[in-house]
Amino acid sequence: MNSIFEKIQEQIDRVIKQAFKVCGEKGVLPDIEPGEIVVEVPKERDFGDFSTNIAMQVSKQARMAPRKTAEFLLQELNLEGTYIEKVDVAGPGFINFFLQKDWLYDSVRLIQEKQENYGQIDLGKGIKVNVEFVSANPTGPLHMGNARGGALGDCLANVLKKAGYDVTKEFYINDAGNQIERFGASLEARYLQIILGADKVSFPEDGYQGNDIVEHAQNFYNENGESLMEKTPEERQQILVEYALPKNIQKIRNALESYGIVYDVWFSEKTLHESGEVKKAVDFLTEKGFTVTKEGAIWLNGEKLGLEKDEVLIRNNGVPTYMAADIAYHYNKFVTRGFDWAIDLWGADHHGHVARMKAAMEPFGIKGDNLKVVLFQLVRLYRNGELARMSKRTGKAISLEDLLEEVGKDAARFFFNLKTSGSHLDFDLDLAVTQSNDNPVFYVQYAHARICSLIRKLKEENISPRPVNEVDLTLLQQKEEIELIRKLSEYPEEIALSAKSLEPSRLTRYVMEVAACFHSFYNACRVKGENEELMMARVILVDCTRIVIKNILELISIQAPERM
RNA sequence: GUGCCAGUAGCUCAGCAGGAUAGAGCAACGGACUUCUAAUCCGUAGGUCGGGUGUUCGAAUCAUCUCUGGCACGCCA
Repeated sequence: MNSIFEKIQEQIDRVIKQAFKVCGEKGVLPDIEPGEIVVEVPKERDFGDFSTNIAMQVSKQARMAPRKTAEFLLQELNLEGTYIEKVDVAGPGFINFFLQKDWLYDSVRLIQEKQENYGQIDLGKGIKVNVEFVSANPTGPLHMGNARGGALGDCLANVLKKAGYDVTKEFYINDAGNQIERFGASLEARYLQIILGADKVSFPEDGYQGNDIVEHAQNFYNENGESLMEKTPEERQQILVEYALPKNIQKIRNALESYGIVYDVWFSEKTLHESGEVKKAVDFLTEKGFTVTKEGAIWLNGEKLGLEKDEVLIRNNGVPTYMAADIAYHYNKFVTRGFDWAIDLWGADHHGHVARMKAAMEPFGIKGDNLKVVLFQLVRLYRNGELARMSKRTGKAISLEDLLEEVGKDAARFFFNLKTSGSHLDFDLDLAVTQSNDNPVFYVQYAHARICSLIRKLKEENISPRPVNEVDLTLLQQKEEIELIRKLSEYPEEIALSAKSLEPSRLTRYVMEVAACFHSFYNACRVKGENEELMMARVILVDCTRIVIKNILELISIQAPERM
């Protein structure tokens, strides 16, 4: 058993369905197949611990007012073997359940029993999931979009693992195609400029302007001199790319590592071309009649796949497009490597690509829905209340490394995981470094540090926690204690909801609520100095809070400090 | 022009498989440190859920129209 909440859901489900059956047999209600009984936590405490709207849901089938249906059900509820103490009908027909407090104390016991595995659930049932995120062009440094995608993707992958999915974190290296050509041409131009003079060599119009290109060329020149002058332009570019690209990839890898992201797989696009997988994928589509040839190019047949327009797969110069490679890549994920789901995190500017890719999977017998795309909106940085476009240090666009230097990993990851992916994100650089109550990162970390400090203090006085089964948890009766336990008991459900919606940000908000409940408790209830029985019960509760907060901070991949 | 995303308190945002009196943080105002960390807590105030129409027992949530902002519509990725 992983969750008391789940257990209660099952109890309510069973009891209600049984009541429907009995009512049907007695003829007071028509025979009704109620389907899933949705159990929720009412906003108002007066409405009980849990409630269901099932009487309203079946009002059509029942052919009577929801309140009346609910009344009939109530008469036939068999509450034996459940936590349920009292039930009543309220409002338009809600059935409200009031539980014995045991369920809360059982939650505490469950947390103590599971320790750091509390919150681990089996929603995913081992489904194989590939989560691909960042996948930045290796032609330059990581930008704010990559930073947001990185925080979201990494946290989502962690949450899915916690929810029982078999997760692989993957980075797709775009080391082939057009942008690599441009990368090579840019490097070559910079290299030639060093030797022949900047005014003698024109820089490609669509080249990469960044200073990093100049640095690569300079470094290569320092190490190898003018050796490339005798080569053809193609050879020069190839050698320069082979020189600079691994360095860039390594830099990306390092930046992401200092951002707390470690991938299971770094997948090279180039290998798809070299192994012939791209060609094979396009040929397959052609055989099945999903392509058309026109103007010397091979196009994906949009009409046949229900798309707005055709998309080029093979250019008239014979070079495959990014789309073709992406199809082969996802075929590789689903078929070659056997993932059940592929989850891609893309910047919202790629939204046009979503329908195309999903549709392009179908001819391969892959359900488009198994490709799940999480789009995230762009990031705006603010400093001194104004839009900050440039790094203070470099004067260039702010890179992930600049951000980490300015606000640190913890603040960056926390803030990027605070808002739902679909909403625009305004990142307040000043707030992220404020060491005050304005800063939610510190708010949560402070709760953890307070707990650790408290436990440490007790230890100094040779007071150590007792095993939970030697503690009288029923002494926990005060409002703040109950609210805290209630909040902690929701954790497994929060994991489930985050995983289902592919929206890890709700966990960040949840951990803030946990911290808030703890701070309220801390101000209302003393631990040290209370009579021993009560103290021991509260120590257990405090320790449960520590477990949950630490657990979530690990999912977001930020520190849980023991002192601040 | 077409499509996608967003519009909720002064600000930043939750809520959106329709449900009970629309929430939180910040900012504002008033309180709480001889006691386990005041980086905290308690309280007050703050709203035509962008606007209109529709669907129904019931709409911030669904449909439709409209306004505003962002983005995408390339033999770029």
